[in-house]
Amino acid sequence: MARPREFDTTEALNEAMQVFWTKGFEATSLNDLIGAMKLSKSSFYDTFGSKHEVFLAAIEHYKKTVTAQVSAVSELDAPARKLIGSLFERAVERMTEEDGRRGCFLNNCAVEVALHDPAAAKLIGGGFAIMEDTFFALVQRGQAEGEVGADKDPRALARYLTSSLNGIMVMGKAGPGREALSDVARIALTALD
Amino acid sequence: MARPREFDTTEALNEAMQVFWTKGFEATSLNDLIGAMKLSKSSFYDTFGSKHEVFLAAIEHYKKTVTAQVSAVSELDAPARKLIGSLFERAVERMTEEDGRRGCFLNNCAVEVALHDPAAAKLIGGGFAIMEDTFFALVQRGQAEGEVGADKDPRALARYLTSSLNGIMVMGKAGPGREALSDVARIALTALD
DNA sequence: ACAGTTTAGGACCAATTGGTCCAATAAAAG
DNA sequence: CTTTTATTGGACCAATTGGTCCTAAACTGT
Repeated sequence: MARPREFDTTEALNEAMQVFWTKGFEATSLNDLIGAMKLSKSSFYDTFGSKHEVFLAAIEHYKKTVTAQVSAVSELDAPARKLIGSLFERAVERMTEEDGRRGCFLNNCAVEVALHDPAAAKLIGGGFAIMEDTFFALVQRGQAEGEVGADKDPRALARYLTSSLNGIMVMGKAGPGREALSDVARIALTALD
Repeated sequence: MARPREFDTTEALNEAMQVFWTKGFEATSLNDLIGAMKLSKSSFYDTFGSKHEVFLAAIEHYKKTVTAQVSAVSELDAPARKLIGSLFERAVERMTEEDGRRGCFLNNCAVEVALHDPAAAKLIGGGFAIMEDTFFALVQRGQAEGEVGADKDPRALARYLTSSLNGIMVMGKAGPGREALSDVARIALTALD
């Protein structure tokens, strides 16, 4: 029965991430995981050690994924301010799609486990830092381009944008209309003026 | 061994809420609950029916609690804008205290269960609506008092404030410095100008 | 003193939890 | 063709899960 497939560790990790993302850490069982990752229980423990280790690895994986996506966006040849706006727009849109209400994985993890899982908390903090740095770079570019108030503290603005984005995704969980979330995003962006 | 104590249902509910608040729904076990609520398993099921029902009741209880607290604040004899500011300040402060990092119970519930638990989602949505309405009233008062831009849409502002407060509490979970959260709060409030 | 009502304790339940271990098997390497 | 190396399914584990149920005991009203 053993058919040694060349199997992709990071693909399995991606699958694990998806499950954790939609169900949360506690609600995800071993069977959920090995089902999604398409490996046997034995291989699971051989390769990854424990549920918790996979969880941490999934967080890391998410960070890589999002970092790649976001840095792709932030290097687009468009005014930084517009890029920031489109990041918010996309968040609003995803939170109003039926299957997008999972929100942000980091976000979910922060809320569910950060308080009791120091190792995870550290990774999550790092993830937020990446978001913050991305916004920081965009804000500075925006200031250079004259579309973001030059008098503002870019670090503080970056923190603010990170927090605002998180806020939208949390609110979105309760399923308000797209209109409500759009209101929030629109006002949030006025802080850049 | 049974010593029929006149026991306070809402007090027990409060205790249950505390546990759910700090551990989350999934991570809270029956034993955790009956321990905190100080009643036996049999009484637990007699009185409350199931873990899930207690959970829903705990959310309701939280709404009542917070509604009371917040409406107390919002009826203080101070400029509305100042009251809004103090609500944010308090959130920042609590998220930087060691034992306050539980954040907002509604918030936590929204993230952990809203996607899979429609009954809870409804209650949570109602909770957010209460927050929104509170801010709505304060914003209108602020506009009447001339400290909040009269040109702004008060409903949109109320939504925005709700979302921002949530954002702060989620970010706070990862344990950034008080400074970072203060930055966020300060900038968030400039939307009122 | 007695009956009725609450409450508690704890036995019991099937299902599931995360986790270990091993024999079987299929591919790769020689 | 044989040995080595991966990988597997599944038996097995103790502990815990949410939940039911019955008996005993303590209080309350009469």
